[in-house]
Amino acid sequence: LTLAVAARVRTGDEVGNSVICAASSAMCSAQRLGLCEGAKPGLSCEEQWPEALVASSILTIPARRPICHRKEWTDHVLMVTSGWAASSLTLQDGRRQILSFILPGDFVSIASVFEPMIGRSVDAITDVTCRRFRREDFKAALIDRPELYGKLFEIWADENAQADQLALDLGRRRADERIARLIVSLAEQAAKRGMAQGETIDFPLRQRHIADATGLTSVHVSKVLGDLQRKDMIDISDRLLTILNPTALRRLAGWHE
Amino acid sequence: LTLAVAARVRTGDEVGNSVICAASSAMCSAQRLGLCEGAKPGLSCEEQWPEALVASSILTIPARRPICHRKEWTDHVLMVTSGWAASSLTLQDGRRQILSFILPGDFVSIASVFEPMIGRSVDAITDVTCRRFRREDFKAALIDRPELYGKLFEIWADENAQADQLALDLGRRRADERIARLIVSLAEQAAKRGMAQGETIDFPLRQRHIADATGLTSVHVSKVLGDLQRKDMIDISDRLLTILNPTALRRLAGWHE
DNA sequence: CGGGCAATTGAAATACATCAAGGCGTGTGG
DNA sequence: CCACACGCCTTGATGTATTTCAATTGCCCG
Repeated sequence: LTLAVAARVRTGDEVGNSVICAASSAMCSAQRLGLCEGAKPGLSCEEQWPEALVASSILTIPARRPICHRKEWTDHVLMVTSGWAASSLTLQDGRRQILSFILPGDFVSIASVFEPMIGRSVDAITDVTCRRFRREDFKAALIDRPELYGKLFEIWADENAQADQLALDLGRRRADERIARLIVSLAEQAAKRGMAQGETIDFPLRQRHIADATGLTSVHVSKVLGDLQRKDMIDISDRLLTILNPTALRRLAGWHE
Repeated sequence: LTLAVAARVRTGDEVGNSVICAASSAMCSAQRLGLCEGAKPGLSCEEQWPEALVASSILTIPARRPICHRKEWTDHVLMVTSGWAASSLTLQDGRRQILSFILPGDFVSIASVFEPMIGRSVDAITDVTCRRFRREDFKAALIDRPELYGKLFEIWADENAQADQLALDLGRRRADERIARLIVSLAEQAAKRGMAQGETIDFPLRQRHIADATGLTSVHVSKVLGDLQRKDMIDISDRLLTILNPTALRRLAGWHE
């Protein structure tokens, strides 16, 4: 065991000078598992991983390319270190549902720590870089440090809770509510990773992504988004999202936190 | 360790003379974990659990009553031994989304093995009986028999796969497709538990349950169900569901298995 | 017998999809 | 550098799936 883990994953390094590994109630997976840069010893990231994981390789995927396919088997566990990706399922006729967006510090699939098949397709939205761990190394590391099982479990439980909310959204909320929720949720995720500047975040999503995530068509997304902008709740321009009226947006989203 | 585990959970005992613990590729949770009746030694149910679990208590919940609430904390793990239940989330204004139906042999929440809060509300549809294990006992049993971790994991992974499919259904399929899928899926689950008699199963769901599971209104469910019956694809009467044309129904459901 | 839940049916309203056209930015090849 | 194609966004007109509303029936249970 060494401290060579430092500089492993630098969450939010797209934005620069972000708070890394600040003690937060709900951080990204990398932070939770102590996989991120040990820039501030004494906080949650001082944990040490075995040499085997340090030796893991780096992967680069250009925008709009698949990272992995639904039925693909792999011996590796991927963690995104920069860029955005989308995890989705698709029907034969092309109808697609995005199940989650993957931001820096997230596992491409938490399930792949245990299972060789992830069951979803994952596509790069922007250019993406990943760190690739061999699953066996990862598992061995877990056996060495069983307290991490609990943390991995927490991450997974959170993902499940989000999946439940997604079903509730898709089954029972109107288009404007769904879109408001997606925006609020993405803004929060970005903020947790230090990727936010006030109420503004980098926003690489096309309206097609929003449509596929909310179960709508991109035409309808355009109309709803136009409404929200005309009501001065949000602004999207130059691939930048700003929440102008957080209170109203959260009310529409039914956000209670 | 003793064999006192026998007669613990008898899946499908509503239907009588069912195949119990037959070797099947995808069984209920009870069977997978060796928690069901050891009627056929040599098959998958000869596994033995610690005395502590045998001493677990029985719970009875009448139809239409809550089994547990979303934010409730509990020290117990529940497994349904008879009756049907529904696991759901509800908005303030009453809109409700059922996330899954729980049949005999299912855990009320697999997450409750590790976490005190399950995050969903669960309600009895029919009269329900549960076996109640203390979580600490359950965990202790897992530590004794670590191979069960893998099985528990499998069960959980299956649940996640179903959650993903639910999102795809709610976001991207039409009403008739959703309803067809629900019916096919319930019929398969019932068959796996030996609760089917040919293409007929006990079917205690009200149209309101189908509506809440598919993200529709019960009025619309009535119309679609009427169509399916007029087309001789299914028949529902006397709380009994019969699939008259499995091929057509599966085609509509986009079932590929 | 009465009351309430469940199911059915039809008419009207609405939320969202589909279709179609035009503009705007971006990369690309001549 | 320009012409051009292409993807992305917008907007309006039209179509449709699903909801809402309302009235009626049957049924179970007290």
